Amino acid sequence: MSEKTKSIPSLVKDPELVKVRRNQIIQAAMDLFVQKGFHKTTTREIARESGIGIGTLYEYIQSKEDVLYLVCDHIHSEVEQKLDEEMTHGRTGRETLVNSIGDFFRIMDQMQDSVLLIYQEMKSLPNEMLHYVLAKEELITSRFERILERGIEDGSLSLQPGYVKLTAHNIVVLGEMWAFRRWALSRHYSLEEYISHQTALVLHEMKSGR
Amino acid sequence: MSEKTKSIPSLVKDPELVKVRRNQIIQAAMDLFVQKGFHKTTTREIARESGIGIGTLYEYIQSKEDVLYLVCDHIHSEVEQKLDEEMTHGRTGRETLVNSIGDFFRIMDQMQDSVLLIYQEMKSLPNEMLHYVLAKEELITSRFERILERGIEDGSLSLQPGYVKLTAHNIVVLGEMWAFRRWALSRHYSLEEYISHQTALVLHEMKSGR
Amino acid sequence: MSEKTKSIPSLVKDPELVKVRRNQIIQAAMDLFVQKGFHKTTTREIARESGIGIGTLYEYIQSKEDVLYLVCDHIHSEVEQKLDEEMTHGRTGRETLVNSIGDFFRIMDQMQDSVLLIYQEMKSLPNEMLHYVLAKEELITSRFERILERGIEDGSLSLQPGYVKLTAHNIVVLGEMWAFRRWALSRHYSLEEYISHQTALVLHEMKSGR
Amino acid sequence: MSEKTKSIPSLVKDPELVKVRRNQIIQAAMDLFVQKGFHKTTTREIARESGIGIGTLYEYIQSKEDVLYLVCDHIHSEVEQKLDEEMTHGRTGRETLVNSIGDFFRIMDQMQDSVLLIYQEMKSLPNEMLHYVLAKEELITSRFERILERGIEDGSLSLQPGYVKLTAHNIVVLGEMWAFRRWALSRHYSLEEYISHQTALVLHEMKSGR
DNA sequence: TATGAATGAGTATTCATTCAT
DNA sequence: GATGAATGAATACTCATTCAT
Repeated sequence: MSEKTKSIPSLVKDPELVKVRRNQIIQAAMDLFVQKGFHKTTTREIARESGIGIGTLYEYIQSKEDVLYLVCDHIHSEVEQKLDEEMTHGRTGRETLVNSIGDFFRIMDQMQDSVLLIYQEMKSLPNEMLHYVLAKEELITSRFERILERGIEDGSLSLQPGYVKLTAHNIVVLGEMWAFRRWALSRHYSLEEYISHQTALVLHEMKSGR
Repeated sequence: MSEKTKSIPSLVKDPELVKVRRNQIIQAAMDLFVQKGFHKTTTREIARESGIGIGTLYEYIQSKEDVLYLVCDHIHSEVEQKLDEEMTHGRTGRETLVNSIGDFFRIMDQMQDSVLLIYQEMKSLPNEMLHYVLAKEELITSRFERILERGIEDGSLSLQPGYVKLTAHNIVVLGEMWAFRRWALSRHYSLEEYISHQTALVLHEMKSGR
Repeated sequence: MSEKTKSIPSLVKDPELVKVRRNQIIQAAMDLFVQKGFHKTTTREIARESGIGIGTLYEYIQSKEDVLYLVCDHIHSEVEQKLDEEMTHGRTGRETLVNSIGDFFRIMDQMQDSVLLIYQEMKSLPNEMLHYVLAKEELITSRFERILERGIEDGSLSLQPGYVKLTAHNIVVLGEMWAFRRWALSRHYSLEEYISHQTALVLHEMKSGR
Repeated sequence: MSEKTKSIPSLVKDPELVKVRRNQIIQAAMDLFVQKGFHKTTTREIARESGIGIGTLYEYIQSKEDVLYLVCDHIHSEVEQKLDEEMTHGRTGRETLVNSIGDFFRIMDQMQDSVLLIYQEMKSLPNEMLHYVLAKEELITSRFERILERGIEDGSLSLQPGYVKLTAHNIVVLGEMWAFRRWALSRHYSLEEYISHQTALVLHEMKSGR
């Protein structure tokens, strides 16, 4: 499902074991990064929370930034996996879009901490890793582009082709907005209200068939 | 213009001098935070770039977080000041809204570094300071709320009162989006294209009988 | 050939295998110590370069210092072995001395890296091991003592018995000097020039037969 | 007297203070390096023994290698200073040489720990610093070159010009040999015996018509 | 006998903050 | 008010050694 992922070198050779231990590390680090942020989390804390020694931690990564990358990559994979599981197809592109927006927003609601984490800590990644993470972000946007294009093709959505990309970005950002403006929004709107209103907003400009 | 601002204690008593020195500090710190991020900037660097000694720096602040707060507060003030200067009133609420969206988005374009800075470093603020910063953020949103309300009153905008707040947040987030998704958007759209399309998006749902 | 050698305990019982594996270890470690020095070489590197696992390495030694000792001991053995092979006897003690100095200096030339290694890393040996290594160093010196004594006996060299030891040390140090002052000497003198001049120096004070 | 010295950057601006503190550091580090070697000495030990905090230490140096360089440079300066003070001129070049060899060897005797230190730890210096240290070593050798040349000029020493350099190196190495072979030599010879014998050795090959 | 995953004590270095001048 | 030398707690990362398989 994932396009390309930077592989982080490990001193340990058994790939099964690497997968297991790295999952421990990712879970521990994600919790800590959410609570205290990347810079205020120490490698020792990550090790302790992972249930391994600090030396062992460094058998599976090469630097603290590697952990951040692993976490970001995991979050994107989780988003994509959830989208794969839940993204329900409708008969028309328009129906698919409506369903997908709801699905995506609900995922953003579940994963709000992770979304915030990526927004706030991404810039701490070394340049090469940053590119991989941004590429994954764009991958998610492009899912909506494809849905929009399908709707244009089947006539259920009317949108100038030049604005497909922008509309897709709008959908993604409005979804992420629920995560990073929650402090203001959730006082006034429920998730479902939010979804239905924002869906309407997006559809308004694509009135088709009238 | 600013509602409430946490006052940061200074050992220096002369308020004029405090203002002057703190401006030096804010300019230096803003540059550095944009370049390297809050955590990777040292207080020594801030002092040097401010043209004062490290000891002197601590005559005007109490902690490194104070500097971050000062910077965030300054950014919000700058946004507000620019909005005050440029926000052009139209005859109707609708006209005012259209003008304001353009003005705001252009400000976001000029201040993209600052916008990113706030998004990425805000969480490093101590809790109390964070509240002040979020309050200022809401202050900006509420400007759009007021404009929307005026449009509803004068009949130029048709929007359910319950969705004024959400629409105002949408406007602000779509503006900020130009800053933090610039890596993807500016490859495909010019600022003015972006403004006109997003303005249309927002207006679509508020079609009034004119 | 060697007088006394500290035996390093091994968990592996088969003495043939111990000899084989330790040779692998010595060759790898010698290369690494020459390149990077004892302290900057890791046991993992030694194992990798030896073609064995890190666990296996510790079946054949007990500590990193053991490896250093093994290397130092090997170097001395190599010097002695080469001396045995090449040290050509002349008819008189004097002739033997001249031949031997040339042989020894040529060996020092071949083994300059090893000579430097011993000079620079010897002090990292635990006390007991250091004594063994110094004893081996003295063993080499004593070869020249014996030659000198033979020369005195047969009348071909005139030297006060009390200064035999000092002269032998002089010969050895002048040989080693070619290795550790090479950065300065080789710019001005060839090996053979060096040998003939230093031989002359040593012989001058032992003009015999008058 | 000293030719060129690499200047090590310091965060502290007052040059008098830098000199004072660095002397504390050099004395402490020299003791520790002699006792335990460079690699087994920690920066914290250097700080403690210098009577300053670890943070303060790093106000005066940039890395542990800087301390090693400072120490090596200090040792060479001390050698040169002592030579300046004690090197007694005779009426002829030959007399000056005899005096100088004695002076130099006595200095080597006093400074044996330092001499060993340089021989054993020099290779831990970063490349650029190593060059400076080797240049200083050569500076000492060149003192003897100059004396030898004077003796040749005034006819008190007979030596082919091409071998001046080698003879100078011989003198220096025979002096240093008293330091690094002390374990073997001092059991059999007193310092003054050593001096007079080695002086004789050197002079033998330069018998002039008187 | 061979292996390599696990370990944690140990290391150089940084940096926010203080305080005497 | 201004300065910058002094400080030490904190941190990322290393590496010799062990031990279960």
